[in-house]
Amino acid sequence: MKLSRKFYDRGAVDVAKDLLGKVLCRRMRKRILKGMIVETEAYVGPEDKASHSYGGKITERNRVMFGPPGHAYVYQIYGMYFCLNVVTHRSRPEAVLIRALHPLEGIDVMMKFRKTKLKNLTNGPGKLCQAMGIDKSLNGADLLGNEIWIEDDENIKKEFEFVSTARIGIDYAEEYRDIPWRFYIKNDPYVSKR
DNA sequence: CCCGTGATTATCT
DNA sequence: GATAATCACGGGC
Repeated sequence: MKLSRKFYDRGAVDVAKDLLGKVLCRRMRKRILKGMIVETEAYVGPEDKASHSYGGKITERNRVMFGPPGHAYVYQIYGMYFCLNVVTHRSRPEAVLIRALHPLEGIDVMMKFRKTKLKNLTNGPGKLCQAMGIDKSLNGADLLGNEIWIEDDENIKKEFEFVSTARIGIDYAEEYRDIPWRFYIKNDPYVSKR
């Protein structure tokens, strides 16, 4: 079942934890690509120095973060990679970065987009975007639409343990650098780092 | 496995 | 003009 608008309309930390074990889905022509979300990071409101919304200033890049919940915020980084985020909270500029997926369906298609070994297919934010054909054309896409969405799959067991750590790649964020707003499923082989 | 380094360009200052 | 929520690759262990 597709996640509701209400699911996304909460604080980013809660949404980041609850997205673990949910299934990211992407339509590619007649095929549907699916991967279980195994790693996320929360970017929390205008006060978080690691967030693109820090200071509350709207720019062309970050404006989707200031919009309604349940939409995709996709941005380009290091000149050549994309990162997928989920916009949360209706009244605050927050988002959750999807950092890793456990591939489930359409793996043959993903392997065509990313010529690499299975274990390296979706174990990083840029990698999973490449595998699922996610680029800036999906920036602002409604996650309740038919191009990209997230499901709660009843068949997936929810007994996993999760771990929280500091976020990756934000050494510049001063007092926000070490806050444990990264979450991942313990022992899943597709988590980007241990 | 764990480093260190270079790639490459939109965005922000 | 500098930076960046990253990755691939090469060398050493």
